[in-house]
Amino acid sequence: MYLRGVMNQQGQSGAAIEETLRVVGDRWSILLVRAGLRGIRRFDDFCDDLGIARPVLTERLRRLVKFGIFERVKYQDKPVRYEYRLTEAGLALSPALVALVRWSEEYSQEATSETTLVHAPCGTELEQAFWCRSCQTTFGPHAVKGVGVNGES
Amino acid sequence: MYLRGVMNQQGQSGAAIEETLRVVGDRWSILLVRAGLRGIRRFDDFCDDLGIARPVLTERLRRLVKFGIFERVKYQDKPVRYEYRLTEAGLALSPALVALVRWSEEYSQEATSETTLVHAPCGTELEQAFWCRSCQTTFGPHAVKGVGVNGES
DNA sequence: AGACTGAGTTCGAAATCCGAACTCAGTAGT
DNA sequence: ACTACTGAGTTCGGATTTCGAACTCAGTCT
Repeated sequence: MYLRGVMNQQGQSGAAIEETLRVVGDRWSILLVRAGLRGIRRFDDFCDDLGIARPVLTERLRRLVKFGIFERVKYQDKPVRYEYRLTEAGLALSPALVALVRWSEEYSQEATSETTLVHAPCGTELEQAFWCRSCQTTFGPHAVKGVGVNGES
Repeated sequence: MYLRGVMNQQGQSGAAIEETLRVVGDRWSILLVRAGLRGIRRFDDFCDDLGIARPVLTERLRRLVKFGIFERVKYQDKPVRYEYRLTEAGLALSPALVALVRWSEEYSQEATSETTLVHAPCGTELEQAFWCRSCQTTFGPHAVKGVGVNGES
């Protein structure tokens, strides 16, 4: 039992994550963030890269802009053109993205992927951990096993 | 530039995460995992807790079972009844879930949530970090800023 | 003039989502 | 024996989303 939390629904912290999932909880949003991290910024490039339908991309980007994950920036005047850049908040989604990539690598049925995430300075595969700054310790995801907030075995 | 990775599309690691998002990338799946972590196991309880429509819940659980995130376990014979339990793989999604909760707490517009995630032994708010086992160091999400795999500023 | 670029919009068909009501096996109460 | 209840679904029709393909519109290039 290492974690206390991931609280219950109504009112508590549930509200926040539910709203969040209403924003990024679809097949494309996270992928758009990933594309953003890879440097993609233009409408057509998102389109080609992800194979997302144009009307859907339009709607999705609008929503992500509205929620402060991307920003729409004019990058040219003559024919007015806009591109989409990740904001601070958007970049801050990367831990979630990384967690998902890691999970995919480990548990996803298909696609034996080479190691894609490493600690650049030394080249070793990175791990994700929880960190307690007062104890100065890390504790792995596996310790999460016992979660179960409300009196649960 | 701390991360090398989150590779590009087709073929590489992209395939895996795309498949993953096709499974858990919807408004409900992550919420179902969260409910699972909180100890919820029965159909009706998922239903009440999340307010998800029954037919959707049926379909979603079936899919999550198919992809090894939940397992369907008979817990009673007389009237045959099944419940849904998180598998190892399902539990392994918690880092992603935690990352999303953290993000919600920090960036989501609504709901000022109290601290919900703490390191149980000491009670301090936990942080999520990347960990390099050979360097024996943690490096924060913020360092991820520089990602951008393919020649990007 | 004609072709091209980039960021969208418009279209109708197909797939998903929803809530409310129903099913079906067995149990509990009177 | 009749009724009510439980739990895990299924069935229904209507509303919302998604899709690909084709179109728009401003400006540029040749």
